[in-house]
Amino acid sequence: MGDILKRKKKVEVIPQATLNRLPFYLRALYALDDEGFEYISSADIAELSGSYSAQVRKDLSYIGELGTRGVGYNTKKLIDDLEKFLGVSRKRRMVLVGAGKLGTALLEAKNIRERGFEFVAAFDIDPDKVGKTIAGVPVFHIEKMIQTIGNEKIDIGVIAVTPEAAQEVAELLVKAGVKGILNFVPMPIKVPSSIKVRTVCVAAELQLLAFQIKNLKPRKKLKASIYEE
Amino acid sequence: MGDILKRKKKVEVIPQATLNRLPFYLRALYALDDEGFEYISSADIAELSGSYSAQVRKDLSYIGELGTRGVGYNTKKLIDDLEKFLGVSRKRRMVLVGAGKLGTALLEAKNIRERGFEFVAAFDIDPDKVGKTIAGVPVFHIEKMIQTIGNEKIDIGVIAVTPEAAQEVAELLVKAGVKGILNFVPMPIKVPSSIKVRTVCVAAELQLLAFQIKNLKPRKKLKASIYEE
DNA sequence: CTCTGTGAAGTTGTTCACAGCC
DNA sequence: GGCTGTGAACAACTTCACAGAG
Repeated sequence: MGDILKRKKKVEVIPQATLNRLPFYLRALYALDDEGFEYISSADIAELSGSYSAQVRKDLSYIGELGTRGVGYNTKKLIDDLEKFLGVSRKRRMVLVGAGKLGTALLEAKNIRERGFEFVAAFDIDPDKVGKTIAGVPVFHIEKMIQTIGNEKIDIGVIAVTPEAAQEVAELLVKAGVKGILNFVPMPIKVPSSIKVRTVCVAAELQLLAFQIKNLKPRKKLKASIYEE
Repeated sequence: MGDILKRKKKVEVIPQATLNRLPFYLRALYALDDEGFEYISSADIAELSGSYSAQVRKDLSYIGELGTRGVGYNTKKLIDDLEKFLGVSRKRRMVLVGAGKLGTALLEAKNIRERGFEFVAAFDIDPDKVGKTIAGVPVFHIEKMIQTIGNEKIDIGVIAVTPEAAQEVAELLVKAGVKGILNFVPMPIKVPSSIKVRTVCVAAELQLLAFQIKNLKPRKKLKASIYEE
């Protein structure tokens, strides 16, 4: 990057579509590593991530030359490379807002914690919840968010409240200094463009499924779609 | 469609990217309708769905000429058109497998029910859960799935179990006759290509957020990204 | 011969700018 | 004047086919 000698290496930007697939490759790699494979091929990764080999190779090549021709990819090295690239090799500190059923499910989700994402506090307005701990995470009143967080660095805020409260909560999280927001509320929230937001919407997924089901043509052979979405 | 006289209308296929946005437009429309707007513009829909006007118009134009030039879209009519198009105007019957925290959150989610998606049964292996009802939905042992469902038509199966059990559960759901699967397990499941699958993966979303945060360039002005993903 | 890496071709999706209708 | 609808230009992404390295 800062090389004085200009390398041939192109300063290509990585396609968003590629980025979206990388977490799934990483998960496939964890599984392959668990099964004891030292070297794996792009076809192996494809198999376990719902992609296909040429796509996997192309995607990985955006990050660098990570494999060995004629051999494949070293599983542990590739995991390491991908983790570094995605920025998940260090722990990420998160807060949850909205300790309802969904929020609780998130606090307890083992697989989130295993991936290096840690909830350090939860916030709610329900007096029955405030003061308790859920899955070892203390629940505070939402009014105390700023003072509770104080100078602690929080990377990500997770919003699991009612749609009416979502925008207000988002602004509070921005004030508290989070850099990214994971939004489970089916409403777009407005935040400064420096704050990254991703939205998960179950109802939208169901509607898309409904559409795909409605359009099943029982007679015609459907083109097999390998990758969803 | 079945017209003897050939119309000029093109038999265009609707882009997947467009389909993915339609549920968000629909949600925006519900909100605008609630606020009493009889007519709305593409910019209004864009505002509430995190898109922008030209995109909204292009997307809607794939479905048909739904608006009126110089005026906008009739809110109720557009809701109706979109619901019909997506196939969500009739109720969809669903079953849940895995009545853990996440499963329970789904069973209780008001907003899923309001959108016409109804859980008719849940399945688990935990004897403490079997026989109970959660949010009015009876929980059965998973071994009883086929006989419980019997001849009832189920549209969608929702998988919220451990990764190890996911594939087995998916095959069971296929046997039970579901047409689509919503998968909350971060593993690709293999089903016949006639069964539609969508996967929701929180850990993957968090990893993508982590990546976006890592790559924040505090100096440079970031291009405002209107639509995530 | 194996399997990665990658330009180039092909496909899909976005954005623009303005024609068309109210 | 307004706002939709849409071809056409542009951009992003996927797929192919094969060069290149072990």
